[in-house]
Amino acid sequence: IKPEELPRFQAHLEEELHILDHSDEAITALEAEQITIKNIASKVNLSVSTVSRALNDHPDIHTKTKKLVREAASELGYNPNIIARNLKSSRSNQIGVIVPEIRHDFFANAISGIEEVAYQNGYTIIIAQSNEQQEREIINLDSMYLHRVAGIIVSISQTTTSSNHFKRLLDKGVKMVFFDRVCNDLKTPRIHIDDMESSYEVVKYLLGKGYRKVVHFAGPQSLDICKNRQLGYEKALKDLRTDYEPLIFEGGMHESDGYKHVTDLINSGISSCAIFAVNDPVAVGAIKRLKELNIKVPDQIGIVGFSNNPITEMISPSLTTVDQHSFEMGRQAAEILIDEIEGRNDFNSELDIKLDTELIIREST
Amino acid sequence: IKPEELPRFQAHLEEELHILDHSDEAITALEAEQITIKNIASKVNLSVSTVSRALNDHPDIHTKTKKLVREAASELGYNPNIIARNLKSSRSNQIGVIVPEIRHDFFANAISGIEEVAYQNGYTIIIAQSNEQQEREIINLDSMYLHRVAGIIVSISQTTTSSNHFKRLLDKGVKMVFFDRVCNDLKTPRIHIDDMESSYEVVKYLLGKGYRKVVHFAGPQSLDICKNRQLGYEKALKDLRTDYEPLIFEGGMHESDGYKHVTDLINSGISSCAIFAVNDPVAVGAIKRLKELNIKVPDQIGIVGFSNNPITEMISPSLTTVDQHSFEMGRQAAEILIDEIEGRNDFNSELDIKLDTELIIREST
DNA sequence: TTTTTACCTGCAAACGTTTGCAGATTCAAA
DNA sequence: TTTGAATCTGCAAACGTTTGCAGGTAAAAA
Repeated sequence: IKPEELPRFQAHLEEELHILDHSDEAITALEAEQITIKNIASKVNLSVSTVSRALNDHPDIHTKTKKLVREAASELGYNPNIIARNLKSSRSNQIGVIVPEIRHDFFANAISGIEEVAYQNGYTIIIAQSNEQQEREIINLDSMYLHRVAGIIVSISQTTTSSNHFKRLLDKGVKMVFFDRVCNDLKTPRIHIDDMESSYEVVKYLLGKGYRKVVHFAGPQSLDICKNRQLGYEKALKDLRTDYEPLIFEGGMHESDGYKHVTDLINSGISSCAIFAVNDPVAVGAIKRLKELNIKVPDQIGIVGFSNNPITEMISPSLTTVDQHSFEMGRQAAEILIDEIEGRNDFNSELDIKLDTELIIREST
Repeated sequence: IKPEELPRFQAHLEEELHILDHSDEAITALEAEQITIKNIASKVNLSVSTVSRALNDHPDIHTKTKKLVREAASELGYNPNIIARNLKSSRSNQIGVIVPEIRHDFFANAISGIEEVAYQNGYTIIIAQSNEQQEREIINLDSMYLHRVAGIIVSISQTTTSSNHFKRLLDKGVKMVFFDRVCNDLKTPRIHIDDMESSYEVVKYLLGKGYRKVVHFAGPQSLDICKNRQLGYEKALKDLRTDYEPLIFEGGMHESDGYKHVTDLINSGISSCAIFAVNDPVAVGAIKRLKELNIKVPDQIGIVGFSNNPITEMISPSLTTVDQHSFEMGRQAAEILIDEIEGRNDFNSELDIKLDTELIIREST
């Protein structure tokens, strides 16, 4: 049905539903009570076990029998009780996902990728957010364990200082994969970008572009990704430009931080340089302040962000940034986990995938 | 967390998490094999049922016995098998959420709100996206039904033309709440904004601001929200400005649509007006094109978006838009559903909540 | 003819809980 | 002493599946 046909369709919808109402009536009564394999068995005069095997396509069952059973099942409107099945097989087809905040564009995209792969493989995802708090991360983690998820994909919170809660579950045999914000002291597969390498490239690009001074707006050093971005920045400067000391403004990861850093930067007397911000919001905040101060971007001061948020190509000037392939990262994390769950091929818990990043050059440099 | 506010299940969870907390290493070896209530029973020389009741705080059990059992449980590192519990009680504590796309800022925020409330009430959310396809929506819906979720929160896809799949589950007694993109022909609680009223206000504001002509960049009419925004636009013009015919450009909901519409608009000879776009991306696309054409915003042409995406306050000129309180909408949807699930107070399936919107005035008008 | 093979089916025991029912104990009141 | 209530505990049956085992048939091989 095409969208333009919709109004007509909706006009008659009520009628249709009424008709359906009637035809459903007989079944509805039955379906109020859960239809089980037992009902099918008695309907076709077979034992429960035969019906179960027929439905599960067991080789021992005659094709004709299978067909008979399946027809009866669909006639009765049978739905297998997944909970019962899971209880019996003591495993579920749910994958737990724990992220700091769903609403971050990066995580929303990663989740999207995870869901995609999970869906294709017959898994369902259950999601929780830590809101950047270790305590909540622990509770979510344990709750997922209690729900007997098949595996867990996690990106750790900013305030997480210990890995005991992960270790505890790993010891119990829970499959786990980390992405983006990984946990280094655990033997478990991880997928992330090479932050150091990426920011090295950024600085290299900026120097190549002709900026003589490059300053860094860093994030909280408690986060590995921030620390590594800073290290990459420092290494690049050391390698490529020995005559300049690194200049670092450390702060949070929000717009307001970038805004504030620019004020400090200008007050310190620097009026021409390139800024490498730890992430996009910080860069956007910086641009805002630069505009207010009537400083020309990219001529006077160039700026680079990190993450390739949708904002970056919509602001003016559009922002040079680093794409992290968030969707793809989610996809691969899910694939790795599912491989692990299903004990597939050459799975290896030491797996440490570094996804390539992509420098996206726009107007701000 | 205040355990006393939580339903019974959550209370269990807390307890068991506590157990998890202080009992790791000694138990690890044992826990490779699942520890059951049976193990506890034999350890303390009580029957399985007594142990179960003790753990569930049944009034028939002596306080001393309870204490004994709990200590044994924690010593053994017992975790209740939620799957078994769910099978027995034939209900789960999972809430299903189906949205068109997780990565849309609006949905990501709404999900965040849902998760918040779910978490506080001891529920877990499981998420699926329809990718705007009815077929996938149906599959997800059925899958959630099979997983025996306690209830489902859904925002329907753009291509959904029938409501049979929802009706089918409702008839089976599945609790359901719609948000934002609701389904009108079903008797089920819904929460959304009053699109008509909101766009009426937008147009009224634009006329009051002095714009003599207001054009509308409309979305696909198959979506109620788009249709209603258009209706509000038309009604406002009719009520407030009889001398002008409405001028509508119909298209999709992406940046490219706004971009294209502006080209058409200018080609049609109009050089001064206000644009009311069906959503923010369309408005952003429009601004982009207007900038290219060197048309001054807001002096020559004013523009208003819809949704208050984060982009809107970061672009330049920042965009006047309508905030939909997405997080709050998610919160309330979850609250309604949980009320329904737990058969609380004055729940009413005819519930139709219209959340207030907020016109956020920025530089573009 | 007997044996082997392939194919087909059912019984009943799990999986880890919860819970109705009944039996047992204690203590106070009659 | 008996009665009744209050308190405590266990048996066993669910919940809806899956699956090892044993037993059955028919056709093919010996």
